[in-house]
Amino acid sequence: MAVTIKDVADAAGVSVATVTRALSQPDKVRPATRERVRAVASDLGYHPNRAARGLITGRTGNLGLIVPDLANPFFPGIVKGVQARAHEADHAVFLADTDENPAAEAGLVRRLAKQVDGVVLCSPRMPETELRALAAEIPMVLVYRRIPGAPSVTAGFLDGMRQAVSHLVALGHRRIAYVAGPRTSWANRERVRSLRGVTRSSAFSRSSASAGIGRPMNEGAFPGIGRPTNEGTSPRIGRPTSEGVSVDVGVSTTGGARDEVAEIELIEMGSVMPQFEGGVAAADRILATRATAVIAYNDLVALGLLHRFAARGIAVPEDISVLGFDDIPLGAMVHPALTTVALPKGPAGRAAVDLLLTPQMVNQQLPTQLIVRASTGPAGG
Amino acid sequence: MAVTIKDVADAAGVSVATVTRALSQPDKVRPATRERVRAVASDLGYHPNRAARGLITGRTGNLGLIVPDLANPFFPGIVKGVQARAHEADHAVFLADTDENPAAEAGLVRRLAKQVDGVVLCSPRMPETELRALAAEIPMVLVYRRIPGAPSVTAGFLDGMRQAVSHLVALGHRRIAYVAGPRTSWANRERVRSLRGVTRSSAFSRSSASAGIGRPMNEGAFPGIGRPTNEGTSPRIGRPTSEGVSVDVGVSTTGGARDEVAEIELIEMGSVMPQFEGGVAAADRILATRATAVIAYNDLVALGLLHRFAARGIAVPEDISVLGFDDIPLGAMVHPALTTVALPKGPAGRAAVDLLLTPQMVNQQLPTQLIVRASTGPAGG
DNA sequence: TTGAAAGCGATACCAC
DNA sequence: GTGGTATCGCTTTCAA
Repeated sequence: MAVTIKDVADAAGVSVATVTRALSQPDKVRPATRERVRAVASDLGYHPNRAARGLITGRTGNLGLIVPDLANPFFPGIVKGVQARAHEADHAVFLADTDENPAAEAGLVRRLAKQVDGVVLCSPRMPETELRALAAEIPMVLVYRRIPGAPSVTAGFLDGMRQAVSHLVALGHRRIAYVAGPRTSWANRERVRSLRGVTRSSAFSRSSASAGIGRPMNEGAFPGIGRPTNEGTSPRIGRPTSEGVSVDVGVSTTGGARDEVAEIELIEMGSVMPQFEGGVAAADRILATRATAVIAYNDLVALGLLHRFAARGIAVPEDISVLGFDDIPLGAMVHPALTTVALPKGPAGRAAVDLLLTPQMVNQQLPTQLIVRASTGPAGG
Repeated sequence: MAVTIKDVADAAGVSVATVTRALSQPDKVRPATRERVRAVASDLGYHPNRAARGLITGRTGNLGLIVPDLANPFFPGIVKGVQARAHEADHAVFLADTDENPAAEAGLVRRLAKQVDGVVLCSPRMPETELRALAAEIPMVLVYRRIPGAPSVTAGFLDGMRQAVSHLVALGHRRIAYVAGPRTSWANRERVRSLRGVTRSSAFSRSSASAGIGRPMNEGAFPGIGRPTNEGTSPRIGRPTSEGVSVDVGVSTTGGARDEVAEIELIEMGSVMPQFEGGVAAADRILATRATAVIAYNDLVALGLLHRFAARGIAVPEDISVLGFDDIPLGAMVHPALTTVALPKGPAGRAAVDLLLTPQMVNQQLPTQLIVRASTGPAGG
């Protein structure tokens, strides 16, 4: 059997109370006894049972972390950040991978609830009402999602999108396609909103193309995609205003020409799964739009595009530029290397833990940074 | 405060003992009371506190999982397998990423010890003596490592290596380079041993080249690498025996010609870090050996090779064939797609959990499978 | 400065 | 069948 506090007490010839104090309130014990107890403790290899401690203190020293899919290279970065910060604060981490199944998440959180001091939740798809109910039951920090009533850590999507579009515009691109992620995903909604905001495009100037994984023939598979929603500007019928389709390249942090104003045509492709296969599936349709550049929902989708383009003999960036989101390690390993908007992963994880350890109702927004690599180049080769 | 068993007991008008029984030994309670208690429990949203339960039962319902680096795409697969099986068995999983720091592992295990029923340990580098000490303290299953005294789950490296070499030989390759992983890694030692066994090459017939990340000029950086060890056959000075350097292609499961016997020259490169950068660093030295095919310690290293070859204008597989180990998802996404020896990841994780839940001192060996993709082709273009 | 004892939430044993 | 209670390992009053 494992060594308990009583074993230490007996061996040191003191009471259990003294052992506790010697270990956690050193100044409330005579130096001599303290050292003796500590010696005996480390001698016996005593480690307090945190579960038993938690029972009485109410704090477990554990955190929960829920992610949708560890196989998506975006998440290990977050997990590592959470772990690193948690260990610094002497906390252990329960990890649960929900396999992209939002329905399982609430159950997992509740199962963990009694064993943790709080939960870091990466849940792009759980319905907001459910999320709110959960946040009321247990201390919780959201990562890459924001809802009223819960602290969260996100990134400056709007700024990131601005950097991305400015970069492409500076390279001469005017027809830009966007491959959307899951409609229900918060991150996708934010990206679409940012993109529309940045391009200031009206409903009229925006083309749309529908699509769906596994059923490319069904035009109605994703109703609502490509149609204006109440999130963006209201639709305008008629000619686009000059304001509606212009973007000031000078906003860019990439050093593009200042004060140039360009007309941009944003082509919104349908939703795909946020995975490699999603990109592969969307590639051919993008070519059909004759866009000169494409922004993908995330790097995995972008890699799928690159893969299919390579298979079809389409040169990147000569024939078409490709830009992703996330900055997963993989993006730097492929040829051509992927230009991407880097989202903080480790820092986001660390920040989330901090918010859990020092509860405060804030929505922390981390910076994004465009990383220019070989997959984007001048329009028209 | 959270709802406890006493709350349920009071609300149902029974004792806490009855509540426990109604929930965990249904047949020892009168159906009427059982249903009433259960109704009240779910009404109040009661979930037993597993920490308190563990205190008395001695079983926590939790598992520990320790991996060296989640950012290596090999490990998420294992983690997912462990999680899936653990959740099926109603267990939660503590995850710890040691950041490739073997020294931290023992501490992490001990910190978790009291809160888990056992630990799944992926530790290719921890010294065996330390590992053994740990295994004596807490139920533990090793993944992709084998030591006496602890149950483990590994894969048929020898068979995998045989498939790999047979494949290359069938394609006409006779000069094959191997890029080693960390010298202290169990998996690397096994791969080297398998490779030597398969090629049955003597010390004389084996060339060697030394190397090290960041100090390619230092010939002595990795003493021991490329030299025969007591793991392989003892060195022979003089002409290689025919037995020493031949391999029967017919052994292959890839359908190579039967009964052909070929002479193989194995060129052992030095150790590199088991990462993309390791492969990038080794690429140029491999070209200098004029090997027509190269087997990399793992897929990440292989991807580094591909990357550097592409940058130098070396065509794969026309100029050189590249073969990896692991089958990480990434390998299928690049151009050319990577031929690799697939190691089971999810199944290994599941098997490890099974071994923990049903303790048995076995060393389970899972099958490997060569996956042929575009990065290997006929020798000489 | 130290020890005795209550109590955290749940289970298991022993009466009834 | 059901209830009372000792117990798991630890922390925290409360006395001494």
